[in-house]
Amino acid sequence: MAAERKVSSTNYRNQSFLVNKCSLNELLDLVSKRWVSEVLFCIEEGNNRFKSIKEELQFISDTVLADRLKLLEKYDLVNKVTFNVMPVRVEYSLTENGKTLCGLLETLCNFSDSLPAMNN
Amino acid sequence: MAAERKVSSTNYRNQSFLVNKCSLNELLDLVSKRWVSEVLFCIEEGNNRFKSIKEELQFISDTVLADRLKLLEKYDLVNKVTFNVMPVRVEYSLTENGKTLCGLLETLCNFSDSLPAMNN
DNA sequence: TCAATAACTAATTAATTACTTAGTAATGGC
DNA sequence: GCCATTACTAAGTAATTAATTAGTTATTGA
Repeated sequence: MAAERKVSSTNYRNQSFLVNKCSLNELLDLVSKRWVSEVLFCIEEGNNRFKSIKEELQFISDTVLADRLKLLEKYDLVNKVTFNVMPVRVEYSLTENGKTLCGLLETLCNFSDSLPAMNN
Repeated sequence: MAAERKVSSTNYRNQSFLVNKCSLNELLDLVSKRWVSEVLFCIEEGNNRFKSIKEELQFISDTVLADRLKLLEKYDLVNKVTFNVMPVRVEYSLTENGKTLCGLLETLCNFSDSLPAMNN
């Protein structure tokens, strides 16, 4: 299991300060975690199984993918449906919030594409 | 000085993979660094001096603020003008790109405010 | 001459995040 | 009975990011 955050650190205090100041900081913290935006786009494109997302994203590990899906579910951006068959079948899809976020991220993406200083 | 990134790590390889796949990942990496979005908003609101940004953001350290301003300048989001007086006078302002980004971040912020799972 | 000032940089340490390896459940097919 | 399968979890290590401490420049005011 992941180590607990150390709540007495200034690192933690600063992050809390920022999140309290503006929820954008919490959202940015989430979507900028490695692979998160790509997992979202992957599901948007119809990859609704753990395995197909994993194949699509080539280098992502089981551990990280599981963690990111759980986070996205927690924030109500992704829905998870488990079927009681063997081997287990689980399907992921975007919630309404997830779809909205994808749209916003696409706008951001167009902006970053237009920035000469990005990606060179 | 900051330690060099270890280019032989899978950590590095994965980040490169993501940045190559989509420049959004590079932008997210930048704006999600701690304090970056707040520094941007701070300048947008007219705090154009190192010191006034620092006071506004209460817990930010000199080191981090200097680093963030340098990054924002590098990506052409912030302009820096130095006056040759003593003590040194430096003024920061948003570039056109910086203003556009602020607008996009505000939209994202409204979204995160609307998400029940954020901030509680 | 000594402290204060603005806007930093360098080096070190602390904290966090990402990755690796190994292992789980329950069932079908060989 | 043994292996394969899907979708995971747990524990440990590597890598990265953030914070801390100390110091810099050049000048003014006390």
